[in-house]
Amino acid sequence: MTDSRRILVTAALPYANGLAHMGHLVEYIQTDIWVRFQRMLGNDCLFVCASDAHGTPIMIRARKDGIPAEEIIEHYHRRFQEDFAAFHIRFDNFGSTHSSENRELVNLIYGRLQSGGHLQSRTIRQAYDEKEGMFLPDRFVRGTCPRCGATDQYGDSCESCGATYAPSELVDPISVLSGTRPVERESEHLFFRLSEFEDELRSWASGGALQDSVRKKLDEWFETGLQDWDISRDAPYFGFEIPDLPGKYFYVWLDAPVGYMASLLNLARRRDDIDFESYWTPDSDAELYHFIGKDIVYFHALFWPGVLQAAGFRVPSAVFAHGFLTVNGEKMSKSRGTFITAETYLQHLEPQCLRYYYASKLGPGVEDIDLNLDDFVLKVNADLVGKVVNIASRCAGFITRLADGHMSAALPEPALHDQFVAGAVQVAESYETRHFSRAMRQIMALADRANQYIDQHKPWLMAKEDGRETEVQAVCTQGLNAFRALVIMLKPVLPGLARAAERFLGENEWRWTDIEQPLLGRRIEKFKPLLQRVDPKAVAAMLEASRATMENTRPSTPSTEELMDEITIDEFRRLELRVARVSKAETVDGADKLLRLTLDLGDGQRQVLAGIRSAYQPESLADRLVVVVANLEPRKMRFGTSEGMILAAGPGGEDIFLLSPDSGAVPGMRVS
RNA sequence: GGUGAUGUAGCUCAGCUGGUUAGAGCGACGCACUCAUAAUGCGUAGGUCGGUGGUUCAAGUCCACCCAUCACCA
Repeated sequence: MTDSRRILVTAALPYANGLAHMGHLVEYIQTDIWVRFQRMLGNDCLFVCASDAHGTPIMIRARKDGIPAEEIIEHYHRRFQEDFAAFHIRFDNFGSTHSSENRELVNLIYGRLQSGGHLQSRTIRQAYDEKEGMFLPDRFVRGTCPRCGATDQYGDSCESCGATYAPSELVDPISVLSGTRPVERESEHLFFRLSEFEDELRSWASGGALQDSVRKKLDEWFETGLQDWDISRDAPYFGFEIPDLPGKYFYVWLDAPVGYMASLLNLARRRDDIDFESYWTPDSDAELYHFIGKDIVYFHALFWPGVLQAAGFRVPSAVFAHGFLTVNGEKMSKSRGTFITAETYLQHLEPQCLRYYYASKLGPGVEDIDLNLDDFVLKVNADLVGKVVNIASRCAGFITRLADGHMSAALPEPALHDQFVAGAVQVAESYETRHFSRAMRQIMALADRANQYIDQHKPWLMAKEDGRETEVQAVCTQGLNAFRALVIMLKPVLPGLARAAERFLGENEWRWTDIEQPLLGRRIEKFKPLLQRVDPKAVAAMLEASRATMENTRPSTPSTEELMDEITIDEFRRLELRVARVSKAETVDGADKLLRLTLDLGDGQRQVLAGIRSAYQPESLADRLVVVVANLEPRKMRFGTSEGMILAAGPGGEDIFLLSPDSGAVPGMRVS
C-alpha cells in the first residue's frame, strides 16, 4: 500500500505504584482498539507506552518499605505487562521512564530549552518537613481550612468549601509524613517559560488537534493567562538529577511525556525499520496521537506541546481525552468491592467481554462511562453470544452435516452481502473517529439483519425435505458470510474471537478489506463455541474477591489513637446493640453530611440521622442490615430527632465503613 | 469558590445547524419458531427529554437561573 499512513500512538503512562484496574483499562482498551483498526486498514501504526516510574509517591514508598525504588517500579512494570497482555492490549513497546533512553532525551531537551533561553531560575518558598528532611508537595500538608475552618484539609484546597490557598495559609498545618508542623524554606527552582508559546499553542489548539470541550477548557486557561511551569524538584526525589544542578531533579511531569519518545527510541534501537528521528522532526509526515484521561489534559495540551516546540520537535497531531470510569454508577470504591483490579477481573471473567462492553460505551468525547455490571452481563450475552456467535452456531451444523463442511460456490442473495459491505464503510468511519459505541450499534444492526435472513429462509425446515440440501447449504453459506463480515468488523475489539473464527473458516489474518470478497466453496472446521456466556455468578464472585483483596491489602492506617480506659463486662452490657434493616434512606435538605435513615428493628420503625453521606449513597443502603445502638438517648437535631446511632468504622469523609452482620441475622436481634 | 462537561423510557445510550404523533438496544409482557451456547423472529407496554423562567409561529435542541454528578484550578 503506497498511501498508507505512518502513525504513532501513545496511551498515558500508568504510575508504577499500584496495580492496573478497570479505570486504567478504559484507556488502554480504547487505544488498542483504535490501533488494531488502523493496522487492519494496512496503516503503519506503532503503539508505545511505558510505566511512569518517577516522583514523590514512589520515593516515599521506597523509603517507608526500606527497599530501592527500582525494585518497586520493576515489580509493577512486570505486573502491568502481564495484565495488559492478558487483555489483548498489544504495545509495540512498553518501556519505562526510568530508562537510559529517557534520561538521554530529557537531557537533550533540557539542553535545548536552556540554550534557547526558555528556562528561568527563581526562588520559591515551600513547606519543609524538618524531621523527614524534605520539601513537601501541597498534598502532603494537611490542616484546617483558613476560610471555613474545616479540619484535615489538603494544603492546596479545601474539600469542604472549595477554597484554594497555599499550604502556608492553613491553620495548624502538619506534614502527613511525620505529623510535625512544617516550616517554610526557600529553594531555587527552574521554570519553563510557557507563556512565550501562547500564540503557537493557541493556533495549535484551534487547529483541530483537540476535542471541542477540551479546547474550551484551554480557552479558559488562555484567558487566565499562561503561567510559567516549575519543572524542578528538590532532593530527596526519585527521578533524573538535573545535569548542572546537583540536588535538583526534573519534575516527574517533565520526564513522563518524554517517556513516549523514549519508548519509541528504545524500540527503534532494536528494529531497523523504524527511523526514530523521522517521527519527531517539525516537518514529520507521521501522525502523532496521545490518548489520555481528561484529568491530565493540562500536561498534554499545554506543557507538552510547549516543551516540544521549545526543543525543536514536532507537536502532536491530536490529543484524545476520555472520561472517567464509574462502576455501578459510583466512583470505584474499595469497600463496595467495585475497585476491581485487572488481575481480579481476569480470575473470573473473559477479557474480551470487557473490551466489547467498553467499546459499546466509548465515544469520541470526554464523558465519563459507567461499568454497570448487570448491564455488562446482559449486553455481552445478548450481543456477542445471542446475536453474533449464534449466527455461526446455527449455520455451521447444516454445512457440516448436509454438505460435508463445504460452503456453496455462490451467494444466494448477493444484495444482502452488499449491505454488509456498505455497512462496513460506516463502521470504519465510526472506528476512525473513535465513535466505538456507534460502531458497535452499527455492527449489531447488521447482526440483526443476518438473523432475520436466516429466520426468513428457515433452513431447518428445508433440511427435513429431501432434495433441498443445496438450498440449505446456500442459505447457510450466506449466513456464515454474514458472520464472517461481522467478526472482521469486530476484530479490533475482539482479536481472540476473530482468530478463532479465522481458524474455523480456514482463513488467516483478516484485514479490513477482506469483508468485500465473500468466502465461497471453502471447507470449514467443525463448529466449536467461540465465546462462552457470562455467568452473573462469576461477576458476583469477582466483586466478592475484590472486596476481600482490598481488605487485605488496604494499608492498615497505623492507629495512633490511644485505647480508652478499661470497662467491665457489665458496663458493656449496658449497651443495647441491635440488628436493624434500613427500610428507607434519604438525604436531608440543608445538611450535606447527614442521611435520614428509617430503621426496622423488628418491633417497629425508628428514625436515625447518620453523618455518613460523604461515603454512602442513599440508594445503596436500602434493605441493608446494620448494627444500631438502640438504647441511646434520643437527640434533637436541627433536622429532626435521631433515635439511635448506627455503628461504623473509619476516620470519616469517604472512609466510613458501616458494620453489617453476616447473612442470617434478622432485624431486632441483639448483638452481644 | 471559579471554569468546563454531563443529566432523554426500568437499564445503557442515539437524537447534526430548533420544525410532523421523542428513537434504538437490552430488560418486561404476549405470540411464533425449535437450526442454535434457554439462542432467534414478530408484536405490545413504558418518557410532559434534571427543575424553573424566558426567546420563538415552533425547544429535548437556543438563553438565564437553580439542582445533581464528574473533572480541572498549574
